[in-house]
Amino acid sequence: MSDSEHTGLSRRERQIMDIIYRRGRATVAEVLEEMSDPPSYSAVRALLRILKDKGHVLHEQDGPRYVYVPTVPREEARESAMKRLLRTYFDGSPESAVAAFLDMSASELSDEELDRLAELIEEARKEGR
Amino acid sequence: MSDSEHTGLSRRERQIMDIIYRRGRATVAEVLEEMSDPPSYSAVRALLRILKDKGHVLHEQDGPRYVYVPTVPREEARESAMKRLLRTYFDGSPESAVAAFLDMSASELSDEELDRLAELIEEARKEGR
DNA sequence: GAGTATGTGCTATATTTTTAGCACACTGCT
DNA sequence: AGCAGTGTGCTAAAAATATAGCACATACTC
Repeated sequence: MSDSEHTGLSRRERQIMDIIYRRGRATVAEVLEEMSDPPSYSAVRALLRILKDKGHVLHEQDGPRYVYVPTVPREEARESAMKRLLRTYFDGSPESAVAAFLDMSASELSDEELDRLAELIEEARKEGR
Repeated sequence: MSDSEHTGLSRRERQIMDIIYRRGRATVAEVLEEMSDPPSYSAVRALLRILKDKGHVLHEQDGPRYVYVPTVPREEARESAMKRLLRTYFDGSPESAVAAFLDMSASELSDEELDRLAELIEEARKEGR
């Protein structure tokens, strides 16, 4: 299951993978920079090596340094995360999830965004039959 | 930050908290039951004791046994999880998140559900001004 | 071209996590 | 009353995680 790829990660590994997914790609220094609870440079490097060994990231050479990139594409990882969220907190109901996101961020959404979302709902309606 | 309450958990601790949040509350046996990768009964008990010590759960007495309940209410934990998802995979954009959920589950949504969601969008629109 | 800065590879060690197992308590039977 | 079943508390040990440090390479600067 692709879930085990998530639950199989240790605390630090997870923290680092999150940073890499947030940024898309990252160097050791960048990862370190984004950690609120930073260990040593060495420690981060070691973790990244482990993540590489486990197959979660690979690194590309960028001049003198490595840039780490996830092996599982962002979209795919995101979908797993969405499903996990759905299962854990929304009893598997996508409607509830959408409602909660709308509710949480109603005030931040512009009219244009709301228009686009309404449009998506219309499309879903057509698709559904 | 309440985030550290999540990232601070070890692999097993996280796994168990997820189960508890999914079910709302759980006994040792129930937790064990839902683990795909189950350790011994003792191990689960030990983990639950640690989670109690750390303040993530508390237990109520149900006849002869304990029922573990999260100290942070489901809704609150859920909101943290939503924010984390937003930051990690949607660049903080709620619109993208809603769109992704709609897209992922368009075919599962009934007309009634779509109606309700459309309604929510209308409400957000009013609230926004 | 010597010195500083920034990389990597690797190894050893501390710390945390994860696990199992024993001792004891309480229930429900027969 | 004795026994099986199902709990808990606690402790000790194994396994995995997290961290630091050294040795060496490469770029950059003066």
